Amino acid sequence: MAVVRHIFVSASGEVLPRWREAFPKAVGRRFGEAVSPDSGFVVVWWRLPAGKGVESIADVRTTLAADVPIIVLSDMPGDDEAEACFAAAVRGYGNTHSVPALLKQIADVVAQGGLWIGESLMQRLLRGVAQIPPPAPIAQPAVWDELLTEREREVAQVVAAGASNKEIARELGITERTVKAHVGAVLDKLGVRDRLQLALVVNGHRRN
Amino acid sequence: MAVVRHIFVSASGEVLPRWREAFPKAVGRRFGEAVSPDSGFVVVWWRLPAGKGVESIADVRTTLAADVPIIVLSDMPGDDEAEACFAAAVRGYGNTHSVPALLKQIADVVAQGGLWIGESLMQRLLRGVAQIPPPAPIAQPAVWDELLTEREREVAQVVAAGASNKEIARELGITERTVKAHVGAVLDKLGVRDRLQLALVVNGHRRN
DNA sequence: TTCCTTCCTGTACTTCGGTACAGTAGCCAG
DNA sequence: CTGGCTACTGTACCGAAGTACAGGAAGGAA
Repeated sequence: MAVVRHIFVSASGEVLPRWREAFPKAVGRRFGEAVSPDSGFVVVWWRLPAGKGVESIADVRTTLAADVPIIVLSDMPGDDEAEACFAAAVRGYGNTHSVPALLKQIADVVAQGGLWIGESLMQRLLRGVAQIPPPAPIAQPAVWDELLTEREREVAQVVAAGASNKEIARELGITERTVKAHVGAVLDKLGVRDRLQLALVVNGHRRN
Repeated sequence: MAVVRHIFVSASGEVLPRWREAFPKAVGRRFGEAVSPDSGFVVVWWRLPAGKGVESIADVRTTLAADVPIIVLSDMPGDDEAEACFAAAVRGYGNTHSVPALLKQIADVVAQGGLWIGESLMQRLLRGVAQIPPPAPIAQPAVWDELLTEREREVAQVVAAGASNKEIARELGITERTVKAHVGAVLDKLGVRDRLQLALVVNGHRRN
């Protein structure tokens, strides 16, 4: 696999800590700044603020060589927006605050010619109508499991089985406060917003 | 990256030389033979003869764990067929006689959660040209939906996919208040206490 | 016509979940 | 020894979820 260079384009031009963690040599650019890579295989990451349209992505698409993939990181992911991004020849669409391991995964998939697209959007495209809500983030077992500490994993699994914080506390012999701390850490690490989506991630990849 | 096991399913059960070259330890299976993997992360490759439908893929999909991706290799690739495959939750679609390097690439992308989908099909989907019927049901027939009205069923499914009340309201074009009403009715009828447990029931992780 | 079911909606309230501020303590690597 | 990580915990707050009171409208069966 050739070395891949990562360019993060955003309003501020900064490289968020998570992005930097995933790609230590990532470069930041502001909207409007030249993004043309001078050499090597490049992946352009486009940060999309909430509520912003995707017209600018289509614009920058025309300024880049066809072999430079664009991955959009959205502050507020949604299927409508994702669909518009893919229509603008984007190769991947994710959450601005995704964990570094997931960012790397997305980059790897896209660098190899694959698409990173939420299941719900795929279903929606196949049906031609919007029937399914915003996607639960896709995380493979090898990822979500490995991202967590033993305790966090334990809590995640009990959550995914349907337990409330109070029930988890009782079951694990800790306070509800600690449960919340672990749940919060798990949500953060996996880049999901609430326990329901956490359960989707955990249960989607477990044998029964 | 964890070790990935490759199972090639075809009429003859053989592993073609190119497949063997890409994945030396690949295993062959005949259609109808048990494909259930006993351990490890598995990718199922399904050889699709020319002219054959994809019904069998949807069938085998229901027998496999959700985390076992299916990649279809077609003797005569085409967008119509590809689309039907993706509607059956296939993760990758390629040519039976692809070169080993490409096979490895596809496997890598899919194993990491990406999609391997042709550019022309993607564009076609985005243009809404698709004419095929809704995807084959993946979830097994459930008891829960028989207890609900059509609208309640719809809301339940959207909840089970991870949506918040606000998102559901937007999606279905009703108020959040109405969403709550339906969710409440669904919880009552199914005898579950909250949306998380509802999701477990709807998604098949718990009987009801 | 009446009754029932379904869908839609408002007001009001409580509880739970999630987040942000903070802390202690133990363990381990540098 | 220091710093980082993990597990545990408190206080405080806000928003989402869930529940209970209520209502109206439409459609269909008796």
